[in-house]
Amino acid sequence: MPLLMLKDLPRYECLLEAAREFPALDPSATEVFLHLLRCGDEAFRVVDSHLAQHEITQGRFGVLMALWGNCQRSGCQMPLTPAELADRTGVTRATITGLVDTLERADLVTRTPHPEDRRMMSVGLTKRGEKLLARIMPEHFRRMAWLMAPLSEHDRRTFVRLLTKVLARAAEEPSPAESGRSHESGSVAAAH
Amino acid sequence: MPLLMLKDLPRYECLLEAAREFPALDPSATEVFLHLLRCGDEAFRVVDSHLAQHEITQGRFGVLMALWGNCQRSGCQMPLTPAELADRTGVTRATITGLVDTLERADLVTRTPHPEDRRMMSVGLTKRGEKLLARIMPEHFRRMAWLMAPLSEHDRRTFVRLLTKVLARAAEEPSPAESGRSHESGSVAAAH
DNA sequence: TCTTTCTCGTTAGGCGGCTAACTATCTGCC
DNA sequence: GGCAGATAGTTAGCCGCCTAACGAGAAAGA
Repeated sequence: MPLLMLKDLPRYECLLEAAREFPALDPSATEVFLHLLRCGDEAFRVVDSHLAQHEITQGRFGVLMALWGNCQRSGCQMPLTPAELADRTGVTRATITGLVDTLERADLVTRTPHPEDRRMMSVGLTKRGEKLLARIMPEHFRRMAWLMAPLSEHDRRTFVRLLTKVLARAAEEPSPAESGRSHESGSVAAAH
Repeated sequence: MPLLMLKDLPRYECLLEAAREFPALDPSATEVFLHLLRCGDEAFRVVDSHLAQHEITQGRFGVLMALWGNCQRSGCQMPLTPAELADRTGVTRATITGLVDTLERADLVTRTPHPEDRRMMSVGLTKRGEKLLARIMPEHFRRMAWLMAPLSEHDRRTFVRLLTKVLARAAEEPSPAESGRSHESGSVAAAH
């Protein structure tokens, strides 16, 4: 999931210099932003490289985890519909169709018609899917723990607090900073 | 760039409970990890939704920024080769080919043969590309500043320090936690 | 009852990332 | 000089994600 953000994070002096040209540039905010995106990307890579060893992508893993999490809660196998999976994993229903196709082909999930509503399908973990998850998860968690090992418990609480602040801000407005927007147009498409 | 990480971050009690079943699960580490990925994703979305208004993707923006950054430093138009662009933006050369194709079609960059080495190409910003960047960047920076506004300067320094710690850890090993890995196999492909 | 409207899952098509393989060119060694 | 190997950019093909549109089925209002 390469982000294509500037690979080498710019030094703070460069930001200060650029801020002279662009008054809108807040150096410390930009610095946090770039570090955040880059760090998220690296963290992703750490677990994704492991999942890839099992030929599992992030999308497939999300579906398996959603089914497993659901199974755990209710204590028994409780299948989900594709729409529920889409809701829990945060991708579109169209994407779920593709993911479930792949997982079904690999015999990790089953797709059966829903007994009550003939529009719906019912997606459930197979034994094979459960066993794969059980094999993946210990190392999966181990990698998260390994990555965060340099942080003390106090660091972690602070970190979560800061991340939560930013998350709340991001959720604050559907599209932030409508304020002062006066220039649209000028797009790729505009160059006939 | 939806990550397909569990959309609703699990509550801490759930992590504690899951930790009983999986000894490898470090609750506070997992909590930080999930918040980090989710927050990076949201931050990405905040700026990406703006770039999309100009029909610019993250990939295209990275290429434009790399060319602009290079131009700024040397004070004049200094084109780059696709390989240099790939290096600076962190995607493969193959991807650069596609991105430059699109940008060239939109008259935002030019692609000319390199004068010295006939294997190489020379990619430079057009006037139109420069103008588009000049139009995008103020709002781009404004969004970063807006997102980070809830954080004090002290918060920001702490935030960058924590992110840097994790970044350093991620860079520490090409593939972390080789320790205790004994189970490969068991993959999608294995289910013929 | 029957029509409208909504929801479900799927399909089609696009895009941007990847790897692997290819052609063209340059470089270094005999 | 001439050939082996490295390097540059492109191509082909895969995959996961998206949006838009569709047909089947359910739900609600006349």
